[in-house]
Amino acid sequence: MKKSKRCVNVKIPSKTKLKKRPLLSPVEAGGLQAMFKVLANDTRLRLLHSLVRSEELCVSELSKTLGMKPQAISNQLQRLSDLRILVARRDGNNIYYRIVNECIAPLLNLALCLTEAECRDN
Amino acid sequence: MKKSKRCVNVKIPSKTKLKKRPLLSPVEAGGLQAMFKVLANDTRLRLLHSLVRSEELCVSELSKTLGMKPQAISNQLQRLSDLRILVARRDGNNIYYRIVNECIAPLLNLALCLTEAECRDN
DNA sequence: TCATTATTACACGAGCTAGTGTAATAGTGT
DNA sequence: ACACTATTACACTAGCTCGTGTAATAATGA
Repeated sequence: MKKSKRCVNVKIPSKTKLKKRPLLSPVEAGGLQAMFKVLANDTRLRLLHSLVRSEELCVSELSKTLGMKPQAISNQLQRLSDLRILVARRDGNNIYYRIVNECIAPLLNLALCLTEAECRDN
Repeated sequence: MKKSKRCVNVKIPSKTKLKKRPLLSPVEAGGLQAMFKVLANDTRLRLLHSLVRSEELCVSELSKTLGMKPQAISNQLQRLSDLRILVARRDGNNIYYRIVNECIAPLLNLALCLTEAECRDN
């Protein structure tokens, strides 16, 4: 049993809680869905990770970092702002974004651990 | 600070790890994206939760439980099987599905904790 | 005011998603 | 073989997503 090597301290009594819990209502499922939808995109994942690493970055910085057009970056940043994941702050010409939603980092981290632990092969 | 009330034992040193980690490559991000896409859907979330609770269920049972047509359920179950999230087993007329991917339950559980802890309002 | 930079607004379009309806397949019991 | 049930295959479609290109907005400096 060589599982969770680099990802040990994830101490979630996962199945226990989920098992006892009554079936997700469509509404509850909808809430979860919204959360996962945010993370279900290549570009947004990289944006969010950049922001976890650097706390605060502006559109052009992110645009260079990801190698994508500013419009595309702005699109996603705004979507994330609409969902209260990010907040924006203007400083001169630049608009800086940072993460305010505390769900993002833990979920990102856990998912990364799990996928790296060869989630699918064993 | 009344946060993580019912979800205490989630001991992920989230930001620490993500912060040190080099920026996600498009490929890495793609892997994560695939994982989150699975969970980014109302119906699939309820299916998966049903299966976490009951270990093994057939199409018609799930169809009744979710109040959806068998075709719709079968569609999703098959997608989940293609992705190696579920496996199927035939018993007479019925085909029973169960979860084999170990990432699902922890992610579902963490997300549920986080969203219930009023992720967005605090 | 004017030129320049940074960001956003908006319309557009290719591509994917998820359910529907119909038809086919597979197993069961007579 | 036949009727019946459970599930899947397939084609179709409404709706959403995400990047693109063009144009507008906002701040800066001369």
